[in-house]
Amino acid sequence: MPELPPKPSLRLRNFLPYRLSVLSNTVSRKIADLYDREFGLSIWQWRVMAVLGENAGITATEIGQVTAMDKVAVSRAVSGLIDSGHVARKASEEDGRRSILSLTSKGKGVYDKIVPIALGAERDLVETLSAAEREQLARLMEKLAKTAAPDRPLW
Amino acid sequence: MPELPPKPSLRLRNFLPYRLSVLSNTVSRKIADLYDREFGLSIWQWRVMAVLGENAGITATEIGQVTAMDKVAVSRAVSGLIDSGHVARKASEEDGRRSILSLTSKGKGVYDKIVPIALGAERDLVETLSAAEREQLARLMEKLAKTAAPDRPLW
DNA sequence: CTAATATAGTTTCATATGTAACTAATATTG
DNA sequence: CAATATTAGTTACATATGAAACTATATTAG
Repeated sequence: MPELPPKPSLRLRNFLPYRLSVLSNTVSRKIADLYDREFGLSIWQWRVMAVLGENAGITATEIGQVTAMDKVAVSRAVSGLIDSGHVARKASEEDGRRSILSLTSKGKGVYDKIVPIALGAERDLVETLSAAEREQLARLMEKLAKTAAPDRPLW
Repeated sequence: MPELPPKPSLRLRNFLPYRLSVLSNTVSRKIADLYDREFGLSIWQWRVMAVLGENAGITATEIGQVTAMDKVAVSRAVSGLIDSGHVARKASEEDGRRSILSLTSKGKGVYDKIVPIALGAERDLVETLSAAEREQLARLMEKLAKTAAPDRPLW
């Protein structure tokens, strides 16, 4: 007796976009709490600082490209960071529209404290994965990223 | 000459929480556009419908448990779905606080149309992965989920 | 050189979201 | 059974976010 073709079913818990979203939100929430509790920084502010910590003297637009944030989000994060004294802005000599951004010494201090914390949180998250599994995970996410955004690279 | 211990560095593009977040947002955005464009549904509304499509006569609280949504999000999604005629609500006999929710025939019609679209979008996303890679991905995400939320299961 | 166009970044406005407070019903305790 | 505590769900408020409009500067075209 031939089997009927199974009716296409969608079990949310097996649906990759759903699982990605829930997992990502859970992880992000935890990390955001960490940044916020310890240093009063939002995720967006932290992303900006992370980029400035490695590339001093960059502009807001460049930060947006590296962090996958749109210009409004960058603008808001930067203005908050300037208010809180973590970031300094100076006008560009060549182009009056741009601002050159960098960490203040307070910002550098926070950056140096937060990096190990962030890396520690990441380590906690992947600690049950072997080295091979971590590479595999990176490879698979890379493939998904290419498929999801074929034109521009996600990171 | 012994090497110095490398200064702990955080390259955003290699930082798992960041990559998860960007990938998930990219995927979610695409799918949300799909639901919205075709049927005027938000992601949250779609999640509620997806659950009701498989479990008729469930309550809002139960929906929240299955969809990883908090009760406010469920309440808002449901009220929108009732306004748009996709979902019906009737009072519970045993417990006056609860409502029993189910898809209307309009809701079922949309559900039947959207399921293949959603599954198609998922297929497009994973089409470059082999069957083994898909299983591996599920396994790795499972592990991450367990680590990120040891107490309550994410899905 | 002037007019039109494009770019960097900010501000505005409308909507989404999260937290806490609230309402109504049920369950528990003394 | 009265008083208290819990639970289901909604509402209100404050904040976050995204899209579009806006400002100021720079670039390009005629």
